[in-house]
Amino acid sequence: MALRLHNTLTGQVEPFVPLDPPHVSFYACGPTVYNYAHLGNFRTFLFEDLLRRWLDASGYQVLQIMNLTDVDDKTIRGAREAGMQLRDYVEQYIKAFFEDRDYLRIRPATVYPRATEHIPAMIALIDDLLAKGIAYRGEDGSVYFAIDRFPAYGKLSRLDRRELKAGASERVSADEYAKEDARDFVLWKATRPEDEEVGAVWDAPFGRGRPGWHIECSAMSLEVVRQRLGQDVLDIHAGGIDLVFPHHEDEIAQSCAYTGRELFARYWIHGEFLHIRGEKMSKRFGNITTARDLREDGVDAGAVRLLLFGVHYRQRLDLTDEALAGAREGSRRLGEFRDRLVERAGDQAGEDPALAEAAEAARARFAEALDDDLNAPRALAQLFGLATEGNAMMDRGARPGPRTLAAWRAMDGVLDVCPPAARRLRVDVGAVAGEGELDESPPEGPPEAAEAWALSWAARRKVARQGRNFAEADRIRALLAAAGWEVRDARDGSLEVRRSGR
RNA sequence: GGCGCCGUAGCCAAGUGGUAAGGCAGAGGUCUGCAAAACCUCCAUUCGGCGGUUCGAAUCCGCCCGGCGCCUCCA
Repeated sequence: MALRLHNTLTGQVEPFVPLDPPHVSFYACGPTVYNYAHLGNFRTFLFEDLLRRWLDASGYQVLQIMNLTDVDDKTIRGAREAGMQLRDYVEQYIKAFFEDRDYLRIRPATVYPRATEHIPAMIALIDDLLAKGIAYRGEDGSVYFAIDRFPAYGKLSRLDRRELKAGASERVSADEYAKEDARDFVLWKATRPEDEEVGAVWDAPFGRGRPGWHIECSAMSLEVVRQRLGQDVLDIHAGGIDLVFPHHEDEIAQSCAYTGRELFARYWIHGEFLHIRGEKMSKRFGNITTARDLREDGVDAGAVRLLLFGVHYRQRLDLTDEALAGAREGSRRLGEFRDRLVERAGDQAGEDPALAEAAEAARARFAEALDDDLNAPRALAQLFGLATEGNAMMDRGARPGPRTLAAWRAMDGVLDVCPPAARRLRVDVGAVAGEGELDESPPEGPPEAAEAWALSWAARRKVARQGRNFAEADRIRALLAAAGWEVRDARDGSLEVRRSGR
């Protein structure tokens, strides 16, 4: 059993073998911090999180690099419009990105290099390409990469020649008069007044300017893997499917021309897009949902993860309210099962062997699914399968123990699709309600006060039920529900109030 | 104009030659004062349509219909 991944470079699912096990270098194209990232962006970051967690779980030592594009056309335009310096402008979105990442429980990358902090590496790379004659200075003072001096160009995207859309060709050639060939791409952009305005300028031997987008990733990734692993080839390079061309194609051209290696990254992994109601989610279409939108709607990240992992990463996913509602319910059920396992778990001696075996069997199938090109939907089915099976066993009195819990955690530790544990309070069979006045709405202040309040009402409800005063019992259940506490009567006469963690 | 992807139950979705995983919703049942939670049972003889290849196809081939993406910034 070993990990197999789909490699865009070969178009095939192939065994994953890192260059220098157990080390794995894993570069993921990060956000351009000119705005809040939307759920489509996060679909990619979540699939990368899955890959990262599964590599970790498989015993690899992962150096995960995620860059922050903090200088490019969009960030400069945004800063200008906001009347801010580039540095200050991007800072707010970097902060927001990390908040969203934490909300979605995306494991932090090892390093987050910022483009503006690696300008010298970019300059050195461009200098080298100029010296090799692969790059040239255009009439406008910018530096371009000459595609026809790099024969392997187009290998990743399998575009032998770019067929320009009829009608678009005129515009393109008019815009790009400075280049020798319309397909050449920019490495270094000569300074314009608006760049000076926001502080997006650097001096280089080949002129004052700023880096092109593609060079940023090449320079940063190479610099980090060199420093940390002493290598100049990446094991994995991941990103959204849209980056295959031209971004990744251009990265390969620059990097390989620079290092002299045949490969820049050995495995290119690309995630499909998120659509919303049938269309691609894009800021341009105005149909975006951000992570913070969901958070404000009270959607737990577990449900979001469940929703996104319910579709294979190389398959398009259409987001609908109905799909989200389904994911929330599924996440709740898994969380319920997880809570039940944890609460009932005893020691090794008391553990039901059949339950433990079921859990371990599920875990084995889970691993098989993820090893098969990260088939998360199939992996997810194991969680649900175990929930059904395990609940049935526990209904019959089986007790979980360390083996069951370990298997469960191994699975949910990778997918992380459950809501947080519910806060639950138990009112025992013998408990008697306190007398006196009790407000019908929960008290302000510390959680302990709210809990004491809920417990008091729960105790009164218990007394009411024992006295077969069901109208009163139902009234109390309703007022607890209004305050976010759910009442559950157990068979033994005890009762439980729980505050949903969702 | 060129390249490519997808179409599986009400909804989401796995499955790429051996006879349809899983989830959500729904129906019935067990439990409950009633609920909730949980469990049990049911819920696609069929995989957009039509042909073809094959002992056998959701899976391969052809045509058609429908949806979407890329070729320009894009996760």
